[in-house]
Amino acid sequence: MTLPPITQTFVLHFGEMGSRWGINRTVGQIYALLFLSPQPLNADQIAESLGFSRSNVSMGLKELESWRLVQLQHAPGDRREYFSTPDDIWTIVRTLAEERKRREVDPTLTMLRAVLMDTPANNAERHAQARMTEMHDLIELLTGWFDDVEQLDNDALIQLLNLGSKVRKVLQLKERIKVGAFGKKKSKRA
Amino acid sequence: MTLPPITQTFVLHFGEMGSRWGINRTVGQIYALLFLSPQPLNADQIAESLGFSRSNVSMGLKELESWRLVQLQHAPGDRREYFSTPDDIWTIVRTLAEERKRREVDPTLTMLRAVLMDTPANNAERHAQARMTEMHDLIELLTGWFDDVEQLDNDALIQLLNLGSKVRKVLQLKERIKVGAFGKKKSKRA
DNA sequence: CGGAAGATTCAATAATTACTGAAAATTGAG
DNA sequence: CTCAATTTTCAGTAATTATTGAATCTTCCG
Repeated sequence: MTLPPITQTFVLHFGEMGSRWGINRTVGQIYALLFLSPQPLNADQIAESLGFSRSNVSMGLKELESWRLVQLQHAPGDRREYFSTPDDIWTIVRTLAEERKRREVDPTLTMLRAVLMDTPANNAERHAQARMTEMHDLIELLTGWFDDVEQLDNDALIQLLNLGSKVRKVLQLKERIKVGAFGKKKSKRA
Repeated sequence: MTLPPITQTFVLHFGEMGSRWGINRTVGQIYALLFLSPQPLNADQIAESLGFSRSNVSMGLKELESWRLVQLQHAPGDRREYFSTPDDIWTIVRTLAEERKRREVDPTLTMLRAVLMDTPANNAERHAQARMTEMHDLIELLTGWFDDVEQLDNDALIQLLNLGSKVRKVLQLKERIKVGAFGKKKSKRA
């Protein structure tokens, strides 16, 4: 593993982080390496750089493909497959969020809906269902928000995020607008 | 494990989900059980309900305490410790988000900042650092937004999330305000 | 205090997950 | 079509992580 120390630190960090998620160390390191690489890499280069077996890299790449997190390219006159990450980092974040939603949130919503169909047999079940309803509604609210925000293009999204602390003001403003009466002209930089 | 079927489905689901995160099955199941329970439970009750050993439950509860996700109570005249989850589900979500930030995001930011201090030795390192800067800035933007939104009380937060699809409109509005000139009265329900 | 109820720790082991090398499958150039 | 380059699969093994029961520690009642 003869990576520049900077790269190595980053790669090892994401290996560790990977373990904390469901994603394993190998996959984390491969993605970190691809993320930093100036050009696409083939499986042998990855195996060589990270000191993993060729087959391990193959499986890791397969996993990353199932997450839609890598792009596949071919160099002319070279049969090997070259992998890279999207240039636009926001694309990565969006894909990650979409996939996690699909894999974790959607099944949970399905389970909750199914279980909420049952008629409760006693007070304990009634309480359990009430709790699950709270969770269901919360998840729907969050994913609804996510689906909407997901539609924004990068610039609008960044603008929205930068709004941050000013959100309260905007909300108050929205209230005022709903009521249909604008306050004074003094907008205090919204 | 003689739980009502509804509860059992829910508990098993969160056991599975737990495994997909770093959190293990036991911890997921314990939390799911506590979340649904109408009253606080002690370690023996949990062990009995889920069919885990007493010591496993003890470790699971310790883990949950380290995440600040459980509340500890005592029943009068009973030396045993009783555990429950917050009544307000938003408290749970907030705590979860705070802890994940503390455990995953903050160390990543620290790593990135450290590595970005180094002077790049060549073009590959320069490129790697540029990539890391992008990541750093993105994380800062997201966590900054989070820290701000975190300040809102539940009602304001829910209001904000419900805004969802209307966010674009609010942004346009903000633009108009910044410019300092309101358009026509026609507000189209913001 | 003494001791029993309760909680925690920890070394042993069970279960799961990661990783590998060899073999098989696929691909594409000639 | 053939064959060599490349990728994938998979059964075996290594490594990690989860779980347990026994031992230890803590608490507090009498």
